[in-house]
Amino acid sequence: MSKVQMRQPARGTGEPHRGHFVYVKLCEALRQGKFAPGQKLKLREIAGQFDTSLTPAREALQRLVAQKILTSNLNSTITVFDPTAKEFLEFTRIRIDLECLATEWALENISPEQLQVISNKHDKYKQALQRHNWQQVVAANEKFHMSIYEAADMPNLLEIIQDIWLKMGPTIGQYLSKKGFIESRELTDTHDDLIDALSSKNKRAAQKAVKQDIETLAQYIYRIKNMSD
Amino acid sequence: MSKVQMRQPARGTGEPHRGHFVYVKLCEALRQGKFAPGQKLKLREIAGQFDTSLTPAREALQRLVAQKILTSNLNSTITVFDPTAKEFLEFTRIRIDLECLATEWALENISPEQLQVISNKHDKYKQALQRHNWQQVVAANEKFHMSIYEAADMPNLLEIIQDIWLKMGPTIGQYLSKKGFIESRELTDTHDDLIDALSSKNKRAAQKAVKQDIETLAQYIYRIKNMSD
DNA sequence: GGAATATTTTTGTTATAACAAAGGTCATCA
DNA sequence: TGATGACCTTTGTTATAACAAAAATATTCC
Repeated sequence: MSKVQMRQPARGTGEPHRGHFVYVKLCEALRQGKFAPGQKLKLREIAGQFDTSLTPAREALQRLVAQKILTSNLNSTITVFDPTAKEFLEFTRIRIDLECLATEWALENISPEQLQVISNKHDKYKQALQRHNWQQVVAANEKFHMSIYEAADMPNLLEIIQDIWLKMGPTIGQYLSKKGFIESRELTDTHDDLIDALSSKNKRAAQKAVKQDIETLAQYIYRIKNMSD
Repeated sequence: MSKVQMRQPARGTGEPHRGHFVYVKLCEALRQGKFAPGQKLKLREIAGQFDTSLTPAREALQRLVAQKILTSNLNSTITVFDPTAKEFLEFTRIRIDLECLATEWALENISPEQLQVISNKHDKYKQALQRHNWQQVVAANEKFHMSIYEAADMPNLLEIIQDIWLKMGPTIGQYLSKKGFIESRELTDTHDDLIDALSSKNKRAAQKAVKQDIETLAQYIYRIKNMSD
């Protein structure tokens, strides 16, 4: 059977092209923890999965490689970024810096409506926590933090932060799925502290909460990561 | 005349593939200020310039788009990133944060040999300044700063910083080429302050110097940028 | 002459074929 | 059994053709 691929419009009006579509879908999958760190991604598999040719599939992969979300190895294989323990610490340090910066700006600009939105996100996070569904917890946690950083009104900073979250996503997801941590109440408390600090515009306290939130999770993962080495 | 392209090896042993080569060359050109902000880049032109087909040329461009060094517009044209005045300020703020972080780590780890290297880079910078060659000044300035950030031993942070430098490169180059600024002695002084602070391991002073170095240049450009709006 | 329309050219996108390197399979021989 | 080598398969890379949208140019009509 000679399966000939139906040609897609070369450039839909305004619509993103096919390579971008594959890219977005891969990002989603990455965020949902559907890929493990170090996992190999094959060109023809992805092309088949999205019913497209090699060209858009390759574009999407190369784009993720450029963002260092995927890693291009010497033998031309492409794998999901799998940071060493040292790299994990480095990104943790960078995250603290950038997310404290975003928090500082958010705190200065934030409106009561935005604060309410943030509080709602935290409620959703707590609900997911009670359901013991780590995948929902991760998603809700991301939405909570991003809603704060969005309030900073620094779109380029937001992108850099989201980039790093995507890079670390698979690693964090991998370790969070090993139950145990989500029982901890530490993160809920730091979220509460953060909301309080934002509403009282206490910059020092807000940054302290952000730092603690990042470090609590990171230290947990770093411990396991070192053990498995 | 039917010019048939000689096929390149699909995957040289260890050597980077063709798309990567084009990418590196474009980065170089970008760093050397050979592209103006907003300039349009055409696929077939680049492919011809590097004597290759559309595929590797497109890969290189998409890669730069993924890094936001180039901008993909709605009508599918690709242009050199041209930040608004507001974005320029945002990146300036991010740079201060990240480069202060790198400086902090460099200060803690730095060896006397590295300090000597940094000092040499500053000499080269001053020499270029005396020659009134802004292109050399820009290159030497970049090398000076990067030699500090390299001492931080945070390769991923270094990459993020270099990314932002590449993004701002064309804009900075554009305004620096409008003579006048390189006569200023301010930047030379902050470099001296920075070296002193590093050698005496004075963290506060080092970060102050970094901040001033970034802001001095940024405010100059921001002023002109706003004027031309 | 100038605005509206038709035609041509340019340009980005995608499917596909050909290719080279790497990896795996299986037979052969010690 | 275990290593060696020949073969086949898989996989990433690149050149190219076909195509659609956009831009540029020419043409027509008032």
